[in-house]
Amino acid sequence: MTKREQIVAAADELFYQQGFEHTSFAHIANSVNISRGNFYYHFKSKDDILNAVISLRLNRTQAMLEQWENAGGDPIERIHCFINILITNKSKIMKFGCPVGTLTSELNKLDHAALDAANSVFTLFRTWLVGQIEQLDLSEPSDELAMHLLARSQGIATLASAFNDEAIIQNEVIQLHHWLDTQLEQVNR
Amino acid sequence: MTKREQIVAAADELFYQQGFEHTSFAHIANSVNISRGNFYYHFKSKDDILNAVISLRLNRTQAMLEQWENAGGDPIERIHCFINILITNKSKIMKFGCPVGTLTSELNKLDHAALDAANSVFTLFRTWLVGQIEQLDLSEPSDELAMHLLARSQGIATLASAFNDEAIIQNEVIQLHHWLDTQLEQVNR
DNA sequence: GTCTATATAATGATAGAC
DNA sequence: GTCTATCATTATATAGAC
Repeated sequence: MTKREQIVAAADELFYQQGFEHTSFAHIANSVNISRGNFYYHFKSKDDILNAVISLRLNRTQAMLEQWENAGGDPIERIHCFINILITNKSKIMKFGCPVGTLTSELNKLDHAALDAANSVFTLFRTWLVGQIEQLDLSEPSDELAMHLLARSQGIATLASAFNDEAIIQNEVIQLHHWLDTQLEQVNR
Repeated sequence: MTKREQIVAAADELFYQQGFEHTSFAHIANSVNISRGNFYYHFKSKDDILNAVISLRLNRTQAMLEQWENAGGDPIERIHCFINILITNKSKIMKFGCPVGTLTSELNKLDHAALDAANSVFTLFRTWLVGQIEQLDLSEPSDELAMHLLARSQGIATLASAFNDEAIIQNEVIQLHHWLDTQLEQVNR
């Protein structure tokens, strides 16, 4: 892993845990063991690091979706995989919420130029979900169902973090899996 | 309205629109037309203003819930009122998300001492919802249903803000009203 | 590539005049 | 009560030695 990649990885984690604005070069420097001045050899500004972090998250998400695609299951299983992200990342979500939702929320309030880029991670999930749902031939519009899944996930992450509550994730994930099954039953009879 | 109340009102709005950390005394001063130094006659620190803002939001929320209580409807109508906050505050939610969810998320990342106070607004809604649901005598635990309502609302606000999309609010609010009706039907037959 | 030293601007906060 | 002036700190960012 190059020094640049180490910086991006550290920034990715710190932006998630502490927020973008609150995370200073000093924080990142401390995490990667370089001096503050040395950042500007690798990046031209803090915003430049943010863009690299968003790019990393986009690639990571894309890779995850492709992996699900190549795993050989059907669209239904893949959507269940999406829901289960909440279980997989349970500990961190309870501590820091959803990395996508909290970053877009922060950048939105900062009126930051990178907001669109950050939102594109949401769009990636949205488009992917629409693609999966369309293969199921359900009665309701695929985009509405995709947004429903995204909204439910976001709400669960927000409350799990606010109340530091694991039960809400467990309960709501079960409900969400059940909701998906119900959508299928309504068509298959 | 006293000067102190004007400051709190301006801070309340700015913290919502720009975030707590990003909002400086200069921002608030500009909004209330006083000098930066004069803040410290009314408050001893920025955190002190934050506490006053949270207190204002708590009181405002409490008043809203009591108003619903005194309006003379039944618990079902009151829960529908809760859901409809998303419609009432639609424009602001699309721009800035939910004031409760975004503040608790920010303070959580800042590891701020006022996090518990901010979370108490969530708890106020949660406890109130539990109280309403218990009067309905449903099959599932009241707290889980209350958390479900909170989570759905939060998710809708997050996505409406991220995608700047009014349709998602409209669609999801209809779904949420429908979900509530379904919960009632399951018992009343 | 990495460092130290520094420039520059903004912040929260204080002191004291009026 | 409100102001101006100022302090101390922190932040991003730059310059230049090694």
